[in-house]
Amino acid sequence: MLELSKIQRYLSLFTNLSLSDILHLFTLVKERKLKAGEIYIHEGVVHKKVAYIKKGIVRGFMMKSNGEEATMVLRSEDEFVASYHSLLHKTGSKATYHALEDCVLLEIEYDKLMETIDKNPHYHSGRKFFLSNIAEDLLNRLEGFILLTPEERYDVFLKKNTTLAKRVPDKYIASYLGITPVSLSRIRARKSKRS
Amino acid sequence: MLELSKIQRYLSLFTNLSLSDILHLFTLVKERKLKAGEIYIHEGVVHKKVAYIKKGIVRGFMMKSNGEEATMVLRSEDEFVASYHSLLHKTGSKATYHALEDCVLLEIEYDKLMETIDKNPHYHSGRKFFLSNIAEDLLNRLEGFILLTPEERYDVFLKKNTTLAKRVPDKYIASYLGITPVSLSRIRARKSKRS
DNA sequence: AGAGCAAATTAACATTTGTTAATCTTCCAA
DNA sequence: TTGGAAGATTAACAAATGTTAATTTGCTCT
Repeated sequence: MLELSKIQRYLSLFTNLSLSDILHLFTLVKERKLKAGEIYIHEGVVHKKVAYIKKGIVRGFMMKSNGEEATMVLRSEDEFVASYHSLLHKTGSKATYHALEDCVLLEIEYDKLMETIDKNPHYHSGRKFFLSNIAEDLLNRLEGFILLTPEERYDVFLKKNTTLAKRVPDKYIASYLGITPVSLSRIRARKSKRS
Repeated sequence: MLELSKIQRYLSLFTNLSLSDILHLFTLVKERKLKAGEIYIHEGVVHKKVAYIKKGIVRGFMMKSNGEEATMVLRSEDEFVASYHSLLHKTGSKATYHALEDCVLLEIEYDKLMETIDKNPHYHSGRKFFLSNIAEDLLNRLEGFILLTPEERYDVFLKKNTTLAKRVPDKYIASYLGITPVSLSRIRARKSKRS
């Protein structure tokens, strides 16, 4: 029922996991399906789970003071989603996460996962896995804002997310890049005029 | 010689540390002094250490494609500094860290610290401390870029860093906020005209 | 096929930012 | 005390962004 192939690729990052180790982890995992548009994590709710995306796209967004949405997170197949706020300061999520397409997720309780990791030396190297992943993602994003122009940020996004770019509405990509949909449209116009 | 007061406040975050636990950690710590302007971490170097700032200001910056510097990190008294890149992907630091003022740091090898934590159950709750701190900082910064205008970002910076703002040259603050020094100067002019 | 809706593009204008360069401050050192 | 140098401000112009609104495109659902 669960496909091991791609997930095992991730688990291999935990180095030296035996098949029984992996299977034990799987007993903690629950599958969850979302319909397109359905909300996955509500704002304000503490959601201490990590989910592997088997299928679909999940988007996390926050509210700006002017009432507009700002896309915080975009995740798709074979990536992990989690509420950054819940995992870090254990407060309610400041963002709302919802499915942009029909989704199939494999969820695991973060605390249970950490307990399991602590008990089994084989897992130890994977302890920092999720936190590191989050921090790396955030660092890359931040570097983009400090080092690059909006247009360059868009270029980088396209290169890193060829698939996503075609499946996610531009308006979401715009706020992910920190600009308005109108501005993104003009950037695209400029780029196509140049080529 | 080492002042325990402020540092203990941090260590208390590791919950339930006995004095002997704390003292053991202190045997791993080495003091390091930097003169104003001196480079602390060179670009490209793997620097897997965490430093507590007893005195002074440390600034981390990266190079933009146009050759200009972009301030990545600003840290001062009673905060921790570390090379984000070194700690996360164990590659050389993409940033250069240098002292903006004469500094006194308390350094500890990150790997040794983690070993110690692993061996002693008392420390376990502090295992995520640094990674969480880094991730939280990055998350806050990123939210600023996605949710706020440059001017709002400056306001937030002033409120959170009253001391730093007076000690750090504006040009460094500007690039920390993702704008040019000229633009920051105009923002300040607008603000004072309004009040 | 066609109506209807959301998304994307385009237009027009105000605002802001970037860029370059000149001017003014400040502060340290000779 | 007085240069000198670095930082900050101001000016002037080009370019990009935000904002609002109209138009067009594309897609879904009946």
